Amino acid sequence: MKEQQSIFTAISDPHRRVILRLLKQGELSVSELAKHFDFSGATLSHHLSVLKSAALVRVRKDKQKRIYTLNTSVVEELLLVVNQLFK
Amino acid sequence: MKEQQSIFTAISDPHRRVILRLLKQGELSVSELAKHFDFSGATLSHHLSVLKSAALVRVRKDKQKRIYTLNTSVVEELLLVVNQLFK
DNA sequence: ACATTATTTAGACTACCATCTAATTAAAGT
DNA sequence: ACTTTAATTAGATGGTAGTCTAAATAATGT
Repeated sequence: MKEQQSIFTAISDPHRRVILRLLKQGELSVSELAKHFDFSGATLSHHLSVLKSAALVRVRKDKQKRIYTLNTSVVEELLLVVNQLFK
Repeated sequence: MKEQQSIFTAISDPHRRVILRLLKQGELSVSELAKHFDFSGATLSHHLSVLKSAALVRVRKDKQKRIYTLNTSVVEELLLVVNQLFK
């Protein structure tokens, strides 16, 4: 898997890890996610695009909103990779 | 654990992950590690200091050499944190 | 003492990253 | 049509990270 680096880059930022934890509890729109952060919507959009590039999250449209969800299969893959890093 | 960020930063670099995988197989001196990489000794020293700051590795002296080893307790901690990120 | 080997530290450079504001796209409601 | 809401994209900026060469530190051997 050649995009391994993109996953490690994605989880290296603390704000993105918070996003992942929030999505772990259920899907959220961008504006719902925004309530949890101080930075601008543009920055949030940037973080989401990094997570999307790593395929850690998926997005779908619902009217004007874009709903983000955890991509559990890639998450499982990450857990495997990290475990194999050491075990 | 307040140094969680330093651990994620440490494993975000691919060269440092190679170092960790090498040390997983047994302790190594800096010059032994150097054989596996193209970059300068100064750069290797920098990577080792990042890993050391995150407490992922430990170092001891043996004559002129410095022997690096995996710090398995912090490694276990990392595995736990990553797992809790998603599960 | 001096030279050699092993490693780190200092300082510089480039590239990338997180962030911002402003502009843009897109869908919905009036 | 126009306005509002939702989100992304463009472009700029400051800071940090990875890398290098050169210099410094430290231990060994001659």
